[in-house]
Order: sequence, then structure tokens, then C-alpha cells
Amino acid sequence: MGLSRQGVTPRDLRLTLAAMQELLQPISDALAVSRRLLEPLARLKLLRVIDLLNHFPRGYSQRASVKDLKAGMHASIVARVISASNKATKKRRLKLTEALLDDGSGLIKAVFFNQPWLVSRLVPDTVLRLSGLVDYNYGEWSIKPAHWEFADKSELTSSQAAPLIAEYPLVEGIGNDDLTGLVALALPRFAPLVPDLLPDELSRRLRLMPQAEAYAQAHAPADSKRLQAALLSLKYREFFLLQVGLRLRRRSEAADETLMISVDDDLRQRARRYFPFEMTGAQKRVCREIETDLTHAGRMHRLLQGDVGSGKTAVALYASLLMVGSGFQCAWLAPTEVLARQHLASLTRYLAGTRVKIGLLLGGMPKAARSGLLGELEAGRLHIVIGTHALLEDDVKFARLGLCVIDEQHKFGVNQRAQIRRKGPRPHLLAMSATPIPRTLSMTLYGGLDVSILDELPPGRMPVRTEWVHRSREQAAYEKIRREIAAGGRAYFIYPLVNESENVEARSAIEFAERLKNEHFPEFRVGLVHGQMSGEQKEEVMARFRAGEIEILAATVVVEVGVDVPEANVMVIENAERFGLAQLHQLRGRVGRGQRQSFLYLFGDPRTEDAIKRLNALCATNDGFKIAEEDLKMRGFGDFAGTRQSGVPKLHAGDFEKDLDALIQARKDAALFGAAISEEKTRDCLELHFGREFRLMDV
DNA sequence: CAGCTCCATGATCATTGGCA
DNA sequence: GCAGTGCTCGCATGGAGCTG
DNA sequence: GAGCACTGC
Repeated sequence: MGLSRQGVTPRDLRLTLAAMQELLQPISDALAVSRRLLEPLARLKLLRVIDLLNHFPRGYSQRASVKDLKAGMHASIVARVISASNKATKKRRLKLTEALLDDGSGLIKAVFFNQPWLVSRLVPDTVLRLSGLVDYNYGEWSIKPAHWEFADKSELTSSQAAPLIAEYPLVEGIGNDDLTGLVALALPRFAPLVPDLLPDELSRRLRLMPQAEAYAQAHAPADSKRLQAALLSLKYREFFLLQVGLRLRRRSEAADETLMISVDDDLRQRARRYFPFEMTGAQKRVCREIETDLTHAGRMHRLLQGDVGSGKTAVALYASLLMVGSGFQCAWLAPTEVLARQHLASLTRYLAGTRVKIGLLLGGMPKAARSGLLGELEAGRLHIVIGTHALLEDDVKFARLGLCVIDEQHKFGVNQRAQIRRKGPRPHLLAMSATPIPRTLSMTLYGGLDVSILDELPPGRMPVRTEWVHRSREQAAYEKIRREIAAGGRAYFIYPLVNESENVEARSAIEFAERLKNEHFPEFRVGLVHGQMSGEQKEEVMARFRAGEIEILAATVVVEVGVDVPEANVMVIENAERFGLAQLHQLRGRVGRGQRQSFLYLFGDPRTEDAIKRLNALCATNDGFKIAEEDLKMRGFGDFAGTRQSGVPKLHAGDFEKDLDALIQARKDAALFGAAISEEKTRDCLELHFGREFRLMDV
């Protein structure tokens, strides 16, 4: 496909530069702004002209006459007062004032809350302009005005007023009209200056509204059709810019060959030999993907997503072995000590009797052991080092770091992830996550990352049977659990709190561990693990649980990630309503790791709609990705997996949740057209729209 | 995690509105 | 500098997201 | 009804 305008002439560049300067200048320099608005504008973070243009309305209220209202719409109407009166309600707190209004096309009742004095101002025959939520009940229209003001009689008949009124996010000290005015000044002068990254051809093909017009229509829509077109155009452009930016970053990182290894059958055989089982199809596929990354120029930058139990560790080990076999070292970063120890244990098991040397680095290690380990590491005698945040310390140095494996990558901040990678020349990166992120979202969020998905459970693994147990039926559940344990199973009891708390009404681990031992399961041994215990204490209890010296483990969410006890096949989550969906799913992953049927019992009585939905969703499916989608819908993007940490800039026009379609389209198009787009221009646009926020993005 | 700021909501009638 | 007058402007509350 | 500016002392 030939792009008509991909070449950038010096003249274009100069133009862009001039435009940038104009757009980046302070609002107060560019426009006549009243002094009193400067401070509120600053609080809105509206400092530069471009900020003002990108400050889109949070909604629109529709200028309408009573006859064409729709229930539930946010409307703005002009009408004449017929009568007004106060009304008492049953609740003493609440007084209302009702005014009957006529706009020539019909009658409507305005309802004001707690402002009884209004009655004296709503004199019959005065004309009001009010905007608010419209409702229709039992034959009459009503409106709850959020804003209102007196209007001129002439407005009753004239219909030249704008049909859609922009409503901006506001702060104290600045009104909607102030912003409307400022934007109106800025639009004609500055909107045409905003550089447009979208190739003409693409814009034409998608029939997108031109950018400058879209800015104008978004702020001051002529009608709803053009408004929709404008919003779509802006959203799409924003996503497109973001995606092109991500690809650009990716490209700039890719030109390194020092880490390229060659994998021959011999190495492959040697690496595979360590796995006593046949890998699943998904595992084999991902291993191939990784092999391809490692054997080609450029750094691997891969996110490995897999539901709990899907065998991520084995894949990561395979990758590590390829690197070790080629003379490199590997660092495995884990979020908790428990998890780090666990990785050590399983790697040790896999690698028993080989020459691959593994080390463990934790925070509270004795000085001597630590410095010994660091020495080995720096000398290159240690091949794989597993550790927690302690790995990030400055004095941890590698001889030849070639691969970083980051487990539960979302538990680490952007900085930490960058830190570990600085320990080598430019080590490959394999990030792992058991918290499934919806596919579309992860590909977008981590636009610069390749994503591999392990979506197949090892044979013999049975899905966990999940049941929501009502208070009244807990006893029956205890009986079932008793039978399971008697038959050789082991059980987790998860509590939201470590200890009693006077202000939270929920069961605590410490208190209920006692009860389990004394009341419910006197015949079994009960252990307790929580976050306030030291690492060794925790480890000791875990070890006894693993060894079967303890059949029941009462715990807080410290067991959330990675703990692997195949015999454990029952989990009870107390006050399940207090956990998030992703967390519940994560916890569920602790059981069902062995051959026998596993059970999850959710105790608790959810009071909110959302909590009920969460529990139902969990009972309905075992598919982590479906759960993630559900979670995303319920919680919204902001909460999801710590947006801050994923380094995604906040969008102006678009919305990751609501505009997924546009997002996906933009991603595709960016892949197709990205290479043909001028790098300078991309940088300029990124700087203009996202500034610092984009530069921070890194995984 | 705490304190702040912003935004939506709030009461009741009594079983349906309006048109391309 | 202080009290009185008259003017204008005016809901209250809780949840939710953002900043330090 | 509360806060504020303005008045008159």
C-alpha cells in the first residue's frame, strides 16, 4: 500500500515545530483569561493550550423541548413557571420544592431538594433554563435540575440555541460557561495546529472526521450525529498514537545482538531432558516462541500469561536452561520469600544431579552467606539466582546476566522491573503473570510486549469445584471437608484478617485457627500462617503442611501466590465477599494441583450487588481469562492490576473499557502503518498529548 | 491510607408516554 | 477598628477517585 | 441563614 505522504520535508518539520510551540504555550499567554480563573485552571491541570483542547466534556446535555424528551436523558430545557410549592416528605431531613413548568410543547415538573426558599423566587411566569436528569412517571415528566438559571422570555420560542451543551469536569471557582468560553476562543486558532499522525489514506479509508473538525465538534457539537463522529475520530486517533508510540519504543530497543544465542538440537535435548513429563501443547508452543526470541537479534520482551497450574515455571526454566547452556546467567525475581523458596525447591528438584548451580538471595540473609553468594554470582559460578527484592540491591552484580524472569510481574513497579534489567548488558525479559489480564487488554497495555498464553492445563488436572456456602450450611461443608481430609486430602482456610479488629466485622486467622482446632476439627492438626510472622516461621509451617504433618492450614492471603502443595484439595475462604475477584481466583489456584478432585467453599454473606456477582462469577467458571474479563467489567480499568504501575498514560478522549473496538482497530492499523510514519512526528505527538506520562512507560 | 474534592442522589404518585 | 445593616447566594450527605 | 461589603460611629 502506497502512502502518499510519508516523506517529511524540512518545511513540514518547521511547521510542526512552530505549531508545537503555539500549542505548548501557557493558556494565559495565548488567550485573554480572567485572573480569577488562573488558579482553578491550574487545579484542573489546564496549563497549556493543548491541555485546554484535550479537556473534553465529561458529558453533554441535550437542549430539548418537553415533547421530545426521553426518560433518563440528561436534558436542558427552557420553560415558563406556572406554579411552585413546597412539599413535606416523610423523612424529616428532606424537603422538596416542586415547580410546574410549561415550555410550549408540554408540561414538566421540576423537583428541587432541600431548598425551600426557592419557592419565593420561582414566581409564575418567569422563564428558567434548567438542565438535569429527566424522568417520566405515571403520565408526567419531571426533571431534577443540577443547574438552573433565569432566562429571557425570548429563549422560549427561539430554537437557535445549541442543541447539545458540553458539560466539563469542573473544580471550585470555575464554571461550565467559563470553560465553554475559553474553549470557544481556543478552538478556531489552535485546533488546526494540532499535528495529525494519522496517514491521510487511513483516515480516508476509515471515514474519520478530520482532526480539527473533530476537536470543534467534540467541544461544541452541531448535532449528535456529528458529535458521535467527532468522538470516534478523537478516540481512534488517541489510541493510534499510543500504539504507534509503543511500537516505536519497541523498535528503538531492538537492535542488540550480543544476547543472541543459537539453539541446536543438542542444547534443546539437554534442556528438555530435565522435565520428567510431557509438556502440554501450549507449553511446547510457548517454548518455541521463546526459542525464536532468543535466537534472533533483539531482546526478548515477553509476557507469559497463564492460569495457575498451567506450567509457567517449567517454561521459564526451559528458557533459563537455554541461556545457561549458552553461557549466560539468569535472575528470577519473585515477589515474596515464600514464592522464592518455592521456586528454588522446584528448580532444585528439576535440576537434581546436574551441573547447573542455583542460588537463593533473600532480604534477611546473614552477611557471610550473602557476600559469599554475591561473590559466586559476580564470578559467574552461579547460573541461576532466585530472589526477592533483595536482588535489586546495588551490590548484586552478575558476570553475564542474560535473562530476567519476573514472576507475578504486576507485583513489581515499573522502576523495579527496569532496575533488574540494568544488572546486565541488556538481558532478555520474561515476565510472568498468573493474574490473567483480558487478552485484548494485555496486548494493548503491554503494546510493546509480546504476549504468550498458556491456556491448557496439564493432563489429569481437574477443575476445582466451587461452591458458595451459606452461613446456615457451613456445618455440612465442614463434614465434607472432614471426609476429604480423612481420605488423605489437606485443607486451606483463608481469612481476610490476621487478627481481631474492633472496627471490621470479619473472621480473623488467629482467632479461627483456634476454633478450627478446638471445635470443628479436634481430630486433625491445624497450622497457622500469616503476614506478621517471620519468614522462617512461615516457611516452617508451610513445610509441615507440605509434608503432611499438618492437615489444615489457617492462613491469610500470604498463600495467595505460588504456594504449591499438590495434596491440598480443599480450600475454604471465609468472608469471601471481602476479596476481589482476581484475588479469589488466584487463591483458588492453590488447590487443584494434584490428581484428586478439589473443592473451594466460599463462606460469607455478600451484601452488595457486586459482591454477589463476584461470587457467582467465580462459581460459574474456572477460566481465568473469563474471570478477568468479568473483573474488568465490574471494577473498571482504573483498578485493574494497578494502572499506575503498568505505566499507561491517562487518556483524554478514549476509554480503555468502553472503546475496546476502536482500540483494537487502532492496534491493528498501527501494526500495518506504523513503520511508515515519521518518527519525529510520532515523538512530537506523544510529547504533545501525553508528555512525561508516556516517557515513563516501560515494562 | 488519609484527607480532600467532585459528583450523583434524594420523595412520591400508582401502572402508563409519544411518533417516522 | 468595630458593630450594625443589607446584600447575595444558597442543600446535605455519602461514595468515589486523586494527591501527598 | 451565612458570609461579606459597606456604612456609620
